[in-house]
Amino acid sequence: MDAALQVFSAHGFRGSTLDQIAINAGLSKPNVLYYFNGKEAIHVALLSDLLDTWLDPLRALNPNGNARDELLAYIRRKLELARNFPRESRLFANEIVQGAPRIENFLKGELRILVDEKAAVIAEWMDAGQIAKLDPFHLIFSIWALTQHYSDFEAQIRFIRADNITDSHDGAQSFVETIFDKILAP
Amino acid sequence: MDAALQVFSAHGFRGSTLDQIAINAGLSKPNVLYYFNGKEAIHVALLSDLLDTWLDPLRALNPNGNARDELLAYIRRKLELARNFPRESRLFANEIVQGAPRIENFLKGELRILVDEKAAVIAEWMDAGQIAKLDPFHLIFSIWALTQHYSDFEAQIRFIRADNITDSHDGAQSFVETIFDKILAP
DNA sequence: GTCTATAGAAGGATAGAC
DNA sequence: GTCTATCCTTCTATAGAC
Repeated sequence: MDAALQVFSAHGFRGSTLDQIAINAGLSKPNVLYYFNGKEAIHVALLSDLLDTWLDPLRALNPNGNARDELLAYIRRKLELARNFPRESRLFANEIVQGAPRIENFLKGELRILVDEKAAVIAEWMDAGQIAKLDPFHLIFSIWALTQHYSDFEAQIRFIRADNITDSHDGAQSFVETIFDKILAP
Repeated sequence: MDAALQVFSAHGFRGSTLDQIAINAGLSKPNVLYYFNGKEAIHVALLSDLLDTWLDPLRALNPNGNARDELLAYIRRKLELARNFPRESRLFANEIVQGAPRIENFLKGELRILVDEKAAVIAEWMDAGQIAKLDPFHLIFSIWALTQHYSDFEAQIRFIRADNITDSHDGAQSFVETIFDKILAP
């Protein structure tokens, strides 16, 4: 699974080969297929394992907590997830950039329900004047965009800042928290 | 070229086939190869045509202008580019998510020089107190992340908001400008 | 310039020995 | 469980007719 994650996240589904995965896993190609019922099955297994984990940070947003604290904590959880699991983040990014053919049902189902629910919570916080009035959906999208950018587009950041940093996430947490503090201020 | 852009942006380089491109272009496969010297050459031609255009919005940032106005105008140009050329945006996104193997030299060269130059301009604006003091590199990255998100991850936005909107960019301009207005306020 | 036919390599998957 | 050998499909690219 780790070998497959490595390969799929770096080349996308169609760009990856069983050969690469097998070599990466230190196995022969038929031996990989002994454990998984084909290339697609490996990919599905990877995504399935991940989908739930990926929802956790948003799921943990507590409607009864303080709006600003809850949202900043959510942002911190997302940043940590992206930083600790950049390959998983790029596995999703590859899928979505290419039209999300294999996770369409997840996006239209579980994720959508969760986003609708949490957007309503955020809207209430805004109505109550706890945070600035903004489109709650766009606010969620902006959190995703900013937190995942450091993992998904890591190559771009690395090539641009080669001399100055070694980790694309350097300074990201402090920066992202600072700007969302400004954004959310009522 | 348009057929190739369509295919490459939707499937990535390795995920695309000459068959798809040929069918999309209404030509036979050998006829496509009569015009281009191989699959890689088509991809290179597409990227080369695009790289310059992609730098234009940042290049137009005027050091002698008003900081806030210049940055908001830059954001507006980036949003328009992403909205008008989503396939081109995804062509880049595919490349970068997969480690930017074919545009590494562009990122480390032209783009890096331009970003360094404009980051210095932004730093001066900050020192002069025209806008809030932030890391200028992270500020540029955050503009990229937020503007491109609506094109690159369009599928995700569409599946989540299926009933409510038809265009992933709906409300994006007003939202992004609003939050950068808050972010930049000194 | 455009096509059909096909070469040659690579990829997914299976058979069958151990 | 793990391998080698191999089948069959798909893919890039070329040959050569028109």
